[in-house]
Amino acid sequence: MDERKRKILEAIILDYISTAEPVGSRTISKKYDLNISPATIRNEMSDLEEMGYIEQPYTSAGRMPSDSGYRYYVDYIMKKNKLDDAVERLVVSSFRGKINKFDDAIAVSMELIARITRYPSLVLAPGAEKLSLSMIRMLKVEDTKALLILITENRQVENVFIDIPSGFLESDLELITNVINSKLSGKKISDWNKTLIAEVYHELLKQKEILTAVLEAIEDRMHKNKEHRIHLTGLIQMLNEPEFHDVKKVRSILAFFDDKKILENILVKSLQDDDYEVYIGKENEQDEIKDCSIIKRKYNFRGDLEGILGIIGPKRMDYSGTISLLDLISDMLEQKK
Amino acid sequence: MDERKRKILEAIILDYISTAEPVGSRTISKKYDLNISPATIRNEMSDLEEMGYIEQPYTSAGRMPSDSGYRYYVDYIMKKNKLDDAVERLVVSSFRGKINKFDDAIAVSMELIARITRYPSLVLAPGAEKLSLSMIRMLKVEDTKALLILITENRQVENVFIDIPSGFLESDLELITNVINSKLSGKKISDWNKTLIAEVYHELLKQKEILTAVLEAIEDRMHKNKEHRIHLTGLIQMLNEPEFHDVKKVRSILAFFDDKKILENILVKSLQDDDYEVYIGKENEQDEIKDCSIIKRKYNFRGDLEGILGIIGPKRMDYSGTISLLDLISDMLEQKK
DNA sequence: ATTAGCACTCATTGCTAAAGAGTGCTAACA
DNA sequence: TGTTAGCACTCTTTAGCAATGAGTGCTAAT
Repeated sequence: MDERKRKILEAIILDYISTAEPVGSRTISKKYDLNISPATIRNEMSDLEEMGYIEQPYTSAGRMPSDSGYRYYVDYIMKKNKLDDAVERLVVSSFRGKINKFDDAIAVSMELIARITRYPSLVLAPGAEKLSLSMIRMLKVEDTKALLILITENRQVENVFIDIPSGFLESDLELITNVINSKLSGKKISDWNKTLIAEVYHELLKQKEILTAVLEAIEDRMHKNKEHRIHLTGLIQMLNEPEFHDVKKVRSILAFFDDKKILENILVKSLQDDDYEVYIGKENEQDEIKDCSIIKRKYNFRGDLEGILGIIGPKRMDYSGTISLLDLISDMLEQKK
Repeated sequence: MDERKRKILEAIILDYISTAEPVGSRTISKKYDLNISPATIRNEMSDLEEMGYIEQPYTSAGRMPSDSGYRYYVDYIMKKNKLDDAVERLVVSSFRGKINKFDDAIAVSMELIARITRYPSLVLAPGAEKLSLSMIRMLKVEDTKALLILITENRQVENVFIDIPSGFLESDLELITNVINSKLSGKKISDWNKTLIAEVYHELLKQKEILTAVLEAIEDRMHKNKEHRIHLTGLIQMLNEPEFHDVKKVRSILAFFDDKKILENILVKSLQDDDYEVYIGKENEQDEIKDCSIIKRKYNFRGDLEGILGIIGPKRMDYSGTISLLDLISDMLEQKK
């Protein structure tokens, strides 16, 4: 694989990315000034095809990149080029001042990714079991109803109504919350153990029933949260891509996106050492997206909460630009601000 | 319009609903035993066409119902037939025991409608502006952050973080909430007026800034709530219908469904006297759904909160069955339980 | 090693003919 | 007078076929 072959492969990929049409030797010779004739390019292409990096839909059509062609491109040819200034400014300004809590950050990120890349964007938020409970409070709302308020470390808030005995006082509630706050807050829910729980019960012998209800509500909420960790937008714009001009494909892909569980599994298989990972075509496990590519990018919200950004698009996607964008957004999320 | 014409129109509509193909005279004569020959049916069809109830896509094709054909069918021919027993049991059992709060009811209804009709289902929950604020509370979370908790009449809870000056005490917060609770709670947000607000400000001269923040947050949340009143599921299964075998249409309809504002407007135009309303094809205002039909059905959750169920499907939909289903679900929602 | 030239391949486009579904009209019938 | 059989006519759909054109692969010349 010499330099010229690399250049030609790059040209084929770039052209195919922008046109979605098989690329011919003449096109490359004219559009990309490599100063070689179509005939020479044809010879090189023949080699590239033998190596498995490009393929023809049928004899005597142009060439298009194969999965391994894209893979080679991503691994060895593509360089991370700087993001367009306008895009960078848009991203930076979108984050400025608008981020009060984690959910805001997620919302802004998703919106940006979907708008700029025009591909569906996924965001995996850190699971609740990794979150600590920051504090709880309880408010008496009616005679037999109290509102339990959970605030997590990353300032997510959850509300649950709890039944309380008639005549229960606001001060009784306070007693309960005080104990729970002192014993359990600041700890990850996965670290709660029997001893800890027993201590809480011990201190609140009289309120056993309501305490059980409260603890159950907390666990329930924290786990429910776990299920809702995946966010998704930008599905429709994907339909503009020529690869989705067939309704069958559209249906299959939309059905695929409807299954949040699968999406979560895809993202959750977490990155090892690298910041990002690219899965091209058949490298994906799921049949429905065997001709899509996925880019995953780690982020650490304010240096603390770890999650994953993801994009699913056609194989023919702008890998370099997309990765740069994810890098930038990941940076923005990291900033302590 | 004599009885026979009615029968023929009905046959045409039923056949077209199930096949999506223009219906010929021979088909009707054979499949529906009206005991008349194709030739006679042709004569009648000719009349029906003149009256505007059916139309031909081109000369010498079969007939298909026109919008006014469907309209005539819905108004004068169709009878509400009893729901399939299995369906009825499914609905009733789906509601049993699972409904703790309004949101549960909505979720179950949507899921049922989408699953049974296979059309996209919409639910409009009662709007916040019709809701009264039941109470607010504020909790100090950090030195400069407080959590504002809004509880509405129907026990929806909203949380907003508010910036507070450093050193602000829990008791200061209490003062504010007390005033707001006494002046504003129990009133619909649409009834807030200048005098009322002025009174609140008067009592809390010293806390002007934070009060403004709190009031703004309340209004913002109540209005945001208004925007989120619409629920939607079952989009994908719609793609199975032959009328959506064209990607352009799919895109336009999906984009349409993405705009919750428009959907809300459609549903919010509320029903006058009747329990339900049917909009057929061009009767809809929005171009994108000029060849869809909408069925809207009023409901009163536990006799109290009024909202609307809606279904959007192809004009070629099972009007009678769908209406029966919506009736049943509306009944289930109404039950005090 | 590169390139010009040329025959060859195969999808796409346009055209025409045949098939088929269904109508509308006319004339016969009860 | 209403109903029906028969038949010509219309218009879409389908298949087949030739022309077009983009692009290749090979060969021979540079």
